[in-house]
Amino acid sequence: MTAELPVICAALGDPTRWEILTRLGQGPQSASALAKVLPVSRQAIGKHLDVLRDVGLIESEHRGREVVHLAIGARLGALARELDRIGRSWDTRLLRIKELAESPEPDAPDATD
Amino acid sequence: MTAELPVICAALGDPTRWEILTRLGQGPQSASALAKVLPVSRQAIGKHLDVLRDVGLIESEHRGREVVHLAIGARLGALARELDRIGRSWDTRLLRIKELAESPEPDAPDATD
DNA sequence: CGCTACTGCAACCCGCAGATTGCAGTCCGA
DNA sequence: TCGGACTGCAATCTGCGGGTTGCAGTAGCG
Repeated sequence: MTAELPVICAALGDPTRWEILTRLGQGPQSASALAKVLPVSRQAIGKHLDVLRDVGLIESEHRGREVVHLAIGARLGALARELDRIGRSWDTRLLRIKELAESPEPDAPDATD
Repeated sequence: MTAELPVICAALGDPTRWEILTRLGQGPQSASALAKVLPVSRQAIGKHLDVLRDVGLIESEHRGREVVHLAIGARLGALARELDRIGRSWDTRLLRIKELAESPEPDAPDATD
């Protein structure tokens, strides 16, 4: 599960993708509508939408003769929770290490993550 | 500030970088030490460390004759908070739109972003 | 005090991600 | 029914990110 963390982060790592997400966050739009606003072609946007959909950051539905896409805030929230958890574990680790450094007992150092 | 979101996400988007971060999360290490464990060269790790340091995910300090690097959980937490905030704003937006859709007022259909 | 190990910089290579153009299909609306 | 607009697929190009090798410097350890 945590293995897909780099994947979703990579999806968020592209400026154009962020731009698309931001727009979609303000309301559902079609690829063509986005293409009219953003400085890239419709096809490029289509690919970005594929990536975003793959990691669950957006969903798409047919509406009339076009396909509108909407941003899924919940998925971003899930990612946020995961990252926060990991960040806390790092600090905890450091605290434990400091404690160990001061304690005279050299206990099992290996912690399989 | 939010402009650097894609940057830090991109930094987290690389599997090798995650691997490095995970290791550093378990305790400070030098680039050479990491190179002995990871399947990439020391120089490659050095570049990754540069990227991670640039976005504040790690800090480096001289210790003896080597330079040890440590993961900064707080920075990851800050990112998490930011992402969570954005995610919530998306959902809020959608709720507002739904409300508008149900209101009987046929207002301007064009939503100029 | 000398050796060794760690660091930093530079040049180079390769693969892929991001973007483009072109075309064909389809379906809604007038 | 006709036309226009939106969608999806395919081929192609290019820049850059991730990786390697090599070398030189330096300073802590024994």
